[in-house]
Amino acid sequence: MLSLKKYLTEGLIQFTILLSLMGVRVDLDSYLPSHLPPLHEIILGPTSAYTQTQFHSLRGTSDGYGVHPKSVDLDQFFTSRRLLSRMRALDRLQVPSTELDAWLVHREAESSVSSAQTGSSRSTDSPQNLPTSESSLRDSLENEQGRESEELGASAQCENTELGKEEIDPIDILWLQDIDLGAGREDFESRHNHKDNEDVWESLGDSSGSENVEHRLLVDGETGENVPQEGQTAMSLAECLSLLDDNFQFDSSEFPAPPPTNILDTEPDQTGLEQADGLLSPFLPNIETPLDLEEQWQDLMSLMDMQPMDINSSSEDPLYLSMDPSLQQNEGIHQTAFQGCSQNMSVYSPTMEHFPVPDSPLPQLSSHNSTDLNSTFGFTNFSGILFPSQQNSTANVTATNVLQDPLSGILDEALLDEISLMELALEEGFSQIQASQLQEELDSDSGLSLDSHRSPVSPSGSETSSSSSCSSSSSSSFSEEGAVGYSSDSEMMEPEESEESISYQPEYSKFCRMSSEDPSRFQRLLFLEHVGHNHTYNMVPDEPEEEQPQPARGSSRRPSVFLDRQAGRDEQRARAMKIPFSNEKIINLPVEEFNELLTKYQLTEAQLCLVRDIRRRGKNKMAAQNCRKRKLDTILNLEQEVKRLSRERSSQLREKGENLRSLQRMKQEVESLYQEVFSQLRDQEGRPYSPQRYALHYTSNGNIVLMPRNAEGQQSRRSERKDRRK
DNA sequence: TAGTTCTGTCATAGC
DNA sequence: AGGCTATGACAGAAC
Repeated sequence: MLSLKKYLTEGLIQFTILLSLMGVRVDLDSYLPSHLPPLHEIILGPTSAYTQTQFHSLRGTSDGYGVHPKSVDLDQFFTSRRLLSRMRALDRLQVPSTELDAWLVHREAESSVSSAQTGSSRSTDSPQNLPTSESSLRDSLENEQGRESEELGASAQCENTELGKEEIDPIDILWLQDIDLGAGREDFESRHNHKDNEDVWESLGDSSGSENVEHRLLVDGETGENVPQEGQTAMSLAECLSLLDDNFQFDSSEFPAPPPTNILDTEPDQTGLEQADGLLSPFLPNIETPLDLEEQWQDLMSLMDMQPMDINSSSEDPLYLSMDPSLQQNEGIHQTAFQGCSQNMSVYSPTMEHFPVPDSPLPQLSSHNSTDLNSTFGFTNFSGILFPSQQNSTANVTATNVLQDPLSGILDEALLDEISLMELALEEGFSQIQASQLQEELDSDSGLSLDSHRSPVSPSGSETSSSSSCSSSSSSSFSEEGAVGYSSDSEMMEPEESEESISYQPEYSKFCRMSSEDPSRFQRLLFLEHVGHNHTYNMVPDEPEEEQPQPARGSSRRPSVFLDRQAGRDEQRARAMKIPFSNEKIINLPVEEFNELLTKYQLTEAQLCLVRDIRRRGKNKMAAQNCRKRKLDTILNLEQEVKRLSRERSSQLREKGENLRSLQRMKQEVESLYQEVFSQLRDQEGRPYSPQRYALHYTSNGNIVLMPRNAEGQQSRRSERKDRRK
């Protein structure tokens, strides 16, 4: 067996990998003698994990969704995600094309599953285009255990269009991040379940950590012919060889590493998916009707909400499709689109230094006298754009230093405002925390305003409704409507009262445990705060409460011990005093009915006192519980309000930054205009005015006058005096 | 064993 | 004025 294994691993497997890179799957088991076990069992043993599974079956395990925060698997998960992101980034850096590749990622799970992989819009990477870091990725890929399959499956949305690829890939990343956060999982699933019937490939893998775990397959970009097809048989090696010769020129040096102890087959009929996932090759005749595949593709395109590109729908040869030069020609378009996309994505990038000056071919020149601000805010020197010819003028260099004086007169107010704003910004740490705030805002803005998610049932409202229902309910119905929050020991009850009490205990239990009993449940409520609070403190549950598993404390204390303890004292007292009715009635009956009840029985003074005490304590107990819950809600509301205000503050800070930029831009424009006007002024002899001696000034009537600087100083002093007199 | 949390109870104010 | 609710404060039990 070992010799056979060695033989296979050094020969057939390597070749199989090559085939798999082309999208050809070979069932090596069919070439083994019938008496031998399946190939994967030969190599990996009967417990190999090469069982195909559906993506959603991995949910909660391999994708980290269900990984416990303290689980050691989490490190692996994040590492895998990081490596996967690198891998995908590397992939995107490749020359894009319109073809579909399938990433075959081995999944080695305890449940003996192997992942399937979906097609994705990737460059038609020949093996030499594989990232050089592939070897570094292999380990992570092997450890991904199919997680990559699911993640990579996200990118399958953007098949066959580069625009879609470049747009959707980040979206997928965000989706995956959302999933990391435990949100939107169903959305993610549904998002990808639309293509359950496509691009599912049996994975190749090597549990021994060897190479070539990552494979790329040429997949029909139009019809997605790598859809698993039922009943499809393995391709013969000879056919594969012929196809290899016909279509590809493989450089064996591009696969220098020895083939891993790899295996490509899965055990048939282990899962339902396997049954539907037969061997498939894009080279094989399409078993499904082209119409079906085209429908699938169109469905996919409609799901992607993209305009189908130039697709040769009549092509049945995926290889032909993948090499369709018409599709290749789209690369330029896609690259252009990608550039536009990338520009759009940097709308508020801190590195954005270009104001929307359209198509300005002028070089960016250093700004004069505002470089500090520019460096602070990353502003563009618009004067350089507006007056590039003057930037390098020596005269202007000297002039600008002087010309700031008149400008300061013009811009004093604005400058002061700006400085004050800058100071404010610095005091508030604006420049430092802006990014984090914006990030937070971006994160939080994805949802709705938490402030608006208050429960429609206010605490006071619930209280009112509760009390009104209490007071208005009849004695026969109080236990159903308003008598929430109290139960009593039923040991001494009369049969009907015992039933009443027993039926009431779950309500009491729910009431008492509604939000404050179990911290973990409460945390979940916090997490789902935006969904809505449960303010129905006194509301009877609509349906009988099932026996919910209580965490440690609740399970140990409730219902028996806790209820005994809670209901014990007054119940015992009532029992001792032979009170002939239940404590629920004592507590929850309206006053009139309660008094009527008292008149029915001849009670002693001590009994009457005890009954009134029980009623008082019982009501107070409920009131205390409501009060505490209300207090808790108040705290939660305040917390949400704080968050909302924080977001609002971030938004205002951002707006302030934008205003600062606008102000700076206008200031620079004014500077440039000033220079232009001043430089064009000539005296009577046709000579330019010296900026050291003259300056432009605005007058009160809106005119601009040229004034000598000494006169300017005198005028400014005069104005100062006037201001003082005022 | 000390600290924390939860719950019941009391006192009191207000409606 | 009595009843009810809300709430701060306290104590006991459980963890």
